[in-house]
Amino acid sequence: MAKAAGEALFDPVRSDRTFELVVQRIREKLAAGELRPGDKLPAERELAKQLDVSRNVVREALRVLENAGMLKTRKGAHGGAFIEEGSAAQISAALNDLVILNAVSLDDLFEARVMMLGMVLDHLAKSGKAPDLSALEANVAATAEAVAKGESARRVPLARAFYHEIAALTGNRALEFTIDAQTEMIQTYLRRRVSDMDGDKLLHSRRAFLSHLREGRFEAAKLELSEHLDRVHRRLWNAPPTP
Amino acid sequence: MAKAAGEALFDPVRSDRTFELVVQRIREKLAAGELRPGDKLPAERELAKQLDVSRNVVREALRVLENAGMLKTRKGAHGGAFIEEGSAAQISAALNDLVILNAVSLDDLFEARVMMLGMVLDHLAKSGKAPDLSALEANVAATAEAVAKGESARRVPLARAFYHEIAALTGNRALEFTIDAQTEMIQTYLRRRVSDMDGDKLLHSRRAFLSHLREGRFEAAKLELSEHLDRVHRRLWNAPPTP
DNA sequence: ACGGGCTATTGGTAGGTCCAATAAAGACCG
DNA sequence: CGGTCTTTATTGGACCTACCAATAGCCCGT
Repeated sequence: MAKAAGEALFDPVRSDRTFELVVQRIREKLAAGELRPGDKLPAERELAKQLDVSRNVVREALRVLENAGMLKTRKGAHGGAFIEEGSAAQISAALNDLVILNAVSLDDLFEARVMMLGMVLDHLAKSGKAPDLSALEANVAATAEAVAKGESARRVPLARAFYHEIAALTGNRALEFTIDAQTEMIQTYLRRRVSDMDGDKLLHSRRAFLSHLREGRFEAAKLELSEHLDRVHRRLWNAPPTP
Repeated sequence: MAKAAGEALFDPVRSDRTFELVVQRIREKLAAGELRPGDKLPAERELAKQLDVSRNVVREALRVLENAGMLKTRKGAHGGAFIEEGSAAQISAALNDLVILNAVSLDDLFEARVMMLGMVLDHLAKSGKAPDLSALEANVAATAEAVAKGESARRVPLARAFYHEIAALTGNRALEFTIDAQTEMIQTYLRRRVSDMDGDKLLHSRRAFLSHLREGRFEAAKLELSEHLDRVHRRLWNAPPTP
């Protein structure tokens, strides 16, 4: 079949830059399962020799993959480039850049997150099955302990985990990662303020939410959650972002 | 206040690698609005001189920013590194990597997208306002034309735009970008098959969806959309991914 | 007025040097 | 024998110089 109008008849002989070809090669190995998380890539010098490119090219390729969260490098003997597991950090970094470029506002991000968490609850309501709340229960218990002991620093990761566990109730990893990314992103802008919040008020909200879930009152849970997040949102408004 | 137990008393004097410091500097300029989309960074050699680092370090920093979608570089005279606008490409690349790393499945991604599109319609229903459907109308009209003329290649970007416009109905850019990313991601795996689909069946679904929206039947629209996507999903199943 | 080649600028690649970190092996001492 | 210190090989990080390749704009000749 002939090419559609507007498309070039000839593709460039060499469009990609060398380091992009190297990135592609390594991505292929990953996609094919030849490289698995934890594995170590050959040393930079060795890789350069094998691929017959300069070490510089290899380094730029590794930098790209590292930035994409697929690698981490360690210096020293027995150091090297090691394959990482996937994490939400990649998406949250992308979201962060969109905020930096003024392509999306923090308000939109916040609203989107509330909507998606509500969506998770709707999904649970529709599925009919009683969700496994043990992880959330444990999280709230740990939060209660942190509040009681005044360990405000511990509350930040616990808050992140709380929303993570809500997303995890769907069993959909794509949603997990997306919501995690939003949470991570917003927490970086709230950082210190999270732990400033009144611990008792927080716990009250968490427990009300949980009891709604236990009893299958998904709409009430949704309302409790969105009201809590609204309160947090107002705190964000008072504190201009500090990236 | 004293540091919590387990935290180091002194931070390392220099923890970050040089190119990361350069990345940080440029990000700061972007966040501060000193660099705006379309602007050109100094030449690599010049930037290296100003920052007092080697050109190599500058290149690695530019590579990271380029990979994050914030820059594009052009060769030749009056070439250089130019600030880009934000796009969903950054998020879809992250999603793609998560699929490559087997952290999320295509099925999950597909389901998440259906859920989010449904969420958009729920949101519209709740808002009470009649959405502006002109963009969607135009899109379906263009699709009809492409189908009539047999220009199957044109249908792929039109399909992407269709879902984009649905997301845009919320006016929430974070949702737009997230849903765009999912669409882009899934289209890369479906690529050729999209245009194989029966054009008349596609148009019928699109028009039914639109008429539901026009009349405010959001639940019916949601059902029509999810059924259409289910059909597409089944096509995906028959075609193993080719990344 | 127009087409074609020249040239300065700029990114891309190469391949070398040196430095810093680090884990493992070996030397040393109690 | 056991623990500690030192050495050493390996590896990533930074730097440098040189050269190649693309390209926009200028200049020249027709």
